[in-house]
Amino acid sequence: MAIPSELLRGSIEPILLSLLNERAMHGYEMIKLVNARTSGALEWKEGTIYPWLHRLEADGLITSEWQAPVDGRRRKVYHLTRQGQRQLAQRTQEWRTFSESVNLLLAGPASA
Amino acid sequence: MAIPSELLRGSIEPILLSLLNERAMHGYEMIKLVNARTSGALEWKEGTIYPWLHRLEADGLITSEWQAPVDGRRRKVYHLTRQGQRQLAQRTQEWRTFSESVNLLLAGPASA
DNA sequence: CAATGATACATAGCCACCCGAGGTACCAAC
DNA sequence: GTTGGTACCTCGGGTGGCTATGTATCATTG
Repeated sequence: MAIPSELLRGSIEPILLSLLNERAMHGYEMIKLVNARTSGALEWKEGTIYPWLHRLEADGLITSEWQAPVDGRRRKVYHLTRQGQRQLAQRTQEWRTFSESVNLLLAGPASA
Repeated sequence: MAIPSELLRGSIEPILLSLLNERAMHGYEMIKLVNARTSGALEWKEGTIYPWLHRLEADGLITSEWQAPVDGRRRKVYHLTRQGQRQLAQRTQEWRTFSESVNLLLAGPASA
C-alpha cells in the first residue's frame, strides 16, 4: 500500500534524528534502511531526504563528515548532536501526542 | 503542546470522514469537536477545513445541505456518501500502516 | 564492451496545501 | 457600541515533497 505523501510530512525529521541516535549513518543508507524496516510502506525519496539533511545540519542538529571513499564510493556520514538529541525527544513527544489524537478521533465518540 | 502543522497533513481527510461517519455535522462543529476531543492538541483552522470540505464534496465523498437558520445562524450540514465510506476505510488503513511504520522506526532496531 | 542498474551525492522547478488575514452576517453580553 | 462567539467563505504567501536531471563509480549482463 502506498502512503499518501501528505502523511509523510512531519514524520521525516524525527525519523532521521532517531536513526542517527542509533548510530552514525550516511544519507543513502537511511533511505534504504527506512524502506527495508517498513517493508516499503515508507518509501523515502532522495529528493526529499537530502535537502532535509542539509536543513538539519544548518540548524545544528546533526553534523557531517566525508568518509574516505570505499570502493570508489564517497559517503557523507552524519552524526547527531546534543541539540539534535533534545530535538529528537521533543519531536518524538509531538508525534506521540499527534498520533494518539488521530487514533482517538478515528475511533469515534466511544473513546472520547 | 502545539503540534507542528506539517504533521497534520494527510490526517485531515480521514478525520473529517470519520466524524461524518458518526453523524451529519456542519463545518464549524467539526472544528470545535476536534479541538475539544483532543484537548487542543489538534487545533483545526477554518482556513484549512472549509476548503477541504469543498474538495471532498467535489469528489463526491460527502454531500451538503443548508439547514434552516437557527437563531439567525445558517449552517451547512455535511453527510458521508457511500463512496465516502469506502474512502474512509482506505484512509484509515493507510493511517494505521503509516503510524505503525513511524512507531517502529522511532522505537529503534530492537523492534526491526 | 556497451548497456543496465545499483550505489551515492546534489539541486532546480513544479505543484499541493496549510494558515494568516480579511471579509460577511447575526446574536449576546457588558 | 464594542467585544466575542457562531458560522460561513476566499485570497495570498510560504513551506516542502517529488519528479527530473545531473555527476561519478562500480558490478552485472548480453
